[in-house]
Amino acid sequence: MVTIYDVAARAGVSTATVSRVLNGLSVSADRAQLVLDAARELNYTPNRVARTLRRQLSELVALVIPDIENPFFTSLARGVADTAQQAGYSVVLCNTDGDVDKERQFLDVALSENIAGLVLAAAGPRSDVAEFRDRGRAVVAVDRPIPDADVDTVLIDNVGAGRMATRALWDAGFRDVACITGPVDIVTAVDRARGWQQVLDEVSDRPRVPGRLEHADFRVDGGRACMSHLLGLPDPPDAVVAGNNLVGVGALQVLSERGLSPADVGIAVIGDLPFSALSPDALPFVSLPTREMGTAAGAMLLERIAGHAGPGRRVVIPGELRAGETPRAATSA
Amino acid sequence: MVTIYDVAARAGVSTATVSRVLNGLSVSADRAQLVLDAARELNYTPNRVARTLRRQLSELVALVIPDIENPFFTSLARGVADTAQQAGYSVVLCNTDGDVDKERQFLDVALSENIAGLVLAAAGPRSDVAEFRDRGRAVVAVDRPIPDADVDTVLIDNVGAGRMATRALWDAGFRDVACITGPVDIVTAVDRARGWQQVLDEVSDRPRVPGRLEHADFRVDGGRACMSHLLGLPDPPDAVVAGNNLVGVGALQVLSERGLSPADVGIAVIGDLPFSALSPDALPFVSLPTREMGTAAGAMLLERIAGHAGPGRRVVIPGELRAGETPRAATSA
DNA sequence: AGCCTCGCAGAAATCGATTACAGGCTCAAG
DNA sequence: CTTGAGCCTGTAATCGATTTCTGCGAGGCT
Repeated sequence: MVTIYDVAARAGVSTATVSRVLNGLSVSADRAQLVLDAARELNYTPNRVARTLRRQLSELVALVIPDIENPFFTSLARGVADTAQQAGYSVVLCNTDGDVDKERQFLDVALSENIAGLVLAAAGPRSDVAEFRDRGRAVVAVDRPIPDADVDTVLIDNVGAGRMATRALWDAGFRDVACITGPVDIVTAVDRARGWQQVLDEVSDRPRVPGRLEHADFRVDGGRACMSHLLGLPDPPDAVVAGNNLVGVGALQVLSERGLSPADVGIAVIGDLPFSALSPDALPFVSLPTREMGTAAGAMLLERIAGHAGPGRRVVIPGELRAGETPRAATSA
Repeated sequence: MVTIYDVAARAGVSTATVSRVLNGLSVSADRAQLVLDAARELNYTPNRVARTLRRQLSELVALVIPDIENPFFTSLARGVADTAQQAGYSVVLCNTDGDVDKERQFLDVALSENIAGLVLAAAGPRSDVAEFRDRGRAVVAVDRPIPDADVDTVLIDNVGAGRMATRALWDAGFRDVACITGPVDIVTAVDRARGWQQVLDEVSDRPRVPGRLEHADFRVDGGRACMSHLLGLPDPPDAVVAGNNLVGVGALQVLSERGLSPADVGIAVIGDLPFSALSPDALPFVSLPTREMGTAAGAMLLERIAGHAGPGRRVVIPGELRAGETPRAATSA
């Protein structure tokens, strides 16, 4: 392990001078050259642990997400990494698996590692980031707000996304549109369902069929279970809004297994299906700009690390409807 | 920030005693209790940076992968995290995006952060982990071997997987089976193509059609491009082996867009399609035990961290063929 | 009684960087 | 010629833990 002492000895200067050269503080040109030569010859790399201990701030940024196997969050991760790495920070990703205890652990570790910043997609409604703020650490909430924490927040317009998906199905002629959304304690799930409900309240002149709102977990199996249940009803709906990408996959799988297509039972998905094996215009979906959400969160985090004060800001990014030409006929070719 | 000095002061003992209590070294019962009480009252958490600096070893394990958006690698990550977290290590994930320079950066950071161990799915054939070994850091290669490095390695039986996929198509009656695999500098891609070639060499009594092997990148767009090219040929193949999951998705998308199904052009995929929106037996695929690969790698890493010496071990895990009842008829219902 | 061993606890060194402080030098102004 | 300002530079403190070393006191053995 080559340390700053080795470099100092080789260059014939003090460690203070070496440190100053490497950090761009004023040092006479001749000595600076000696130090740079010595550092290169010894292949010196500063020890980040020592630097972090002294500076009380590391060059790491943590991104904590609830489901690493969901393309929604990995795309988000790409966005955060894009901005943070450009600024010289290394992004480390932590997967909580939706478990608030695991999340608590990761947050403790991040705090104790003196990380420069935290981007958090909270596992539940009770995440506590007060200690980060107390110690002046930058925090940005992404996808899911953190209650009672005055932090920068980047969100999807989930109500709007729910509205778009529902509207697309209604406009395509479906009249009994169900909704499979996520757990009741996840705000995004509730908001998307609210958008669905709003549209139905607006367009429908007759009383709606009860029991059309299902809460799955936000995974493929959850979508499968609820879709099977809906299709097994004596009076099944003629269309379904899938509350997220994975629920959509589950719903489509059930459809496919029963030999049905999105022309028979309408499906609109809130979220993208990058690995669906379907042509992109096989069904309507609301594309969510996850990567942009990540870059926005990363940019705000960098501003905070750079010292931006002031109250928490809030950015809401709209989804975008992408629909096949004629959903009903999309797969009939 | 509450430090060990605060705890020591409150308990009326020295910092050495606090440290010993918290690390389970022998301390008299009465003092131990004083320390524990003080630590609890102050809500003390040891500073990991200081600990790492002194111990020269952190409690972090790094997992470096080339594509975080590929479910293959995220599933792998789950496996590694499962084992490592049980042993008290926090896993941080680093996405190189297949870029050897980014990989180099992450490895430098990991080294400089004194991480306890590294699980590496190499971005290219020239990754250098010599420094890790020199400093006694644990390293495990996963999915892709690291040339010239004597490290533990966990691999898929890629040749075997290529064979299974090809055999499945042949057995289903396809006689002109092409192969879309990954870049020539990725060993897994070459091995899978080799398995394809082996089977064709064994079964075919007539000369094969040339130009049936395509090298895509290992992404959806790569699969799309090559599939389009193959289908556009004057004499297109009647079936295709997709070299990985994403290439398979791309190929299936092209098929779907052209109004074709896996009954028209046979497709066998090496890898799983967790988000395909197709029923699991719509087409034959070779399921790859990625999560098990991760747990195996994690277990070996922990052994090395615990001090296991000896030469690099090699574990090869076979894939498993999953085929629909009758591939040709799978989507005709 | 005297000596040795053993266990426990505190003082201080240590990990490897950054940085406050102080000393020395140069140069310009008075 | 003297004094002060300004710029480098080195010494040493510092970040917060762990761990070596040293010393103290109790207990056992001869």
